[in-house]
Amino acid sequence: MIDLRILRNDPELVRDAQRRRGESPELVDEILAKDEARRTTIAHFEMLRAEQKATGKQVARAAGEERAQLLAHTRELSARVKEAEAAQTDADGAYRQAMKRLPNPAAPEAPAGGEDDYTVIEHVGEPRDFSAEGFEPLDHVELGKRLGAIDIERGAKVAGARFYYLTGVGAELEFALVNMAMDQARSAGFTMMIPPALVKPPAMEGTGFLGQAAADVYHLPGDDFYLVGTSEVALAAYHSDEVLDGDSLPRRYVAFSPCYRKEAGSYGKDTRGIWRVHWFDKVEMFSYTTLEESYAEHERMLGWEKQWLDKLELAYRVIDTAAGDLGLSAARKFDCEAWIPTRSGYGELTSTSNCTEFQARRLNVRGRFADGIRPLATLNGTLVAIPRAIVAILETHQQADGSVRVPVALQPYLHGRTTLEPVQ
RNA sequence: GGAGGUGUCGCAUAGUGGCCUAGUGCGCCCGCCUGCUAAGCGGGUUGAGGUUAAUCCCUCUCGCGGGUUCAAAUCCCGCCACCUCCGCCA
Repeated sequence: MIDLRILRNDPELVRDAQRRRGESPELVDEILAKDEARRTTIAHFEMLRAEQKATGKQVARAAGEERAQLLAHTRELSARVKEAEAAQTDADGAYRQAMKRLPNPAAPEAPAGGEDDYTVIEHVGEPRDFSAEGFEPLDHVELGKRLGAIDIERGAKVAGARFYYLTGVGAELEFALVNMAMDQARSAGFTMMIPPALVKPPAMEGTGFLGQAAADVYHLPGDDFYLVGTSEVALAAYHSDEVLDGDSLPRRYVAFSPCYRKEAGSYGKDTRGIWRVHWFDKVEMFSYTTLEESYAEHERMLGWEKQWLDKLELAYRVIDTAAGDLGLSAARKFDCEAWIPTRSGYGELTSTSNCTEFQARRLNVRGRFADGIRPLATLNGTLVAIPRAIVAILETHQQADGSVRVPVALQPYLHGRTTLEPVQ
């Protein structure tokens, strides 16, 4: 949700923002009309209600004939107040519903256009040249099988397509990566969290996942719970309906949680292996700060993600996501894409979004400052999404004999192991 | 899952249909007084919205949502959270 005043004062700015996302500018005018209608009904209700209250006080003091007359009047007023209140509730609901559909305007720096209109900000590291080394790289499915790390067949048997087991050294890798990520975040000042992965509708709605993204979300209709697609949901809702002391900002949390995604509309895409799956575990960073500080915080988030990828000794590039690919909540998003040898291309490993005040307004997260109370800004960033990290590590650091070299920084988390060896 | 209890301003509490424009104490903020501090004295102190150039003013807000009534913190119904106990369970 954006600031209504921006819409009222400069609607063309928001219409233009819609165009840059490739979305309809007409929504802006729909919202303005509904806001106008809403305010009219409010004024009408409040006028009647004030009269009702004033008359009620006279009733209490009056007696006899005067009292009877007042009662007759106020009885009739009472019905009109009820009507006016219902009209106000309806108009307000209609306005809110329209407002909820409006995405966060993209930052001016974000490139206009859709998924393919990103700009590349930088490249870090050189993709490994396997032909120069004289061998054909295996993909993570084959490597995972040989190492006894990934069992996709049994994942499909038990849970269906896009499920897997991490076994043996694969499971060890997950714990190693999680611990290493947590250590990094904690030393950067983040508070560790284990949040719920099942949330009620307002948390999902507030983070912006019930709009177009709803098709990608698992819902438990019996209890009206949602399975989170990212711990961002539980972390953003953590301070909902709260007023935080401005001096306590930024508040930085790092969470470990499972993530569930239906991956609707991705049939036939990335079907092999564990690159795109219905469930995975993730370590996610989250910050609450001020709007003014959010831009610098976004850069810091990106910095921590790059630091992480550097420690995994991966080659990657950073892209500035185009407006149309931002999702409802983000004003700007940077993705870090690692080179994946058997994809012969870059694939998204981490992603960081600045949601400015958008989520905070929906979830009612505010800060108290010297000059008053204002909505905060929220930011999120991946540290490690386990399956994709495993894919990148196995494929990038594989050796001709089918073993995998362990990046130096990760070795202490794997009991000093320098390589992962095939099981047979 | 079952039974009972509780839910009022930052905290603690008062408030059993109109006197509530929600009182009082503590805390906090501003001022006075004062060698300093404390005490004392005076004032202020929920949030959201409408209106406005801004103030004034008005409406909503006593866990949430309905209802009864001319009128609800107060009466009725439903829900939620917490506490106690029983059952079940990792």
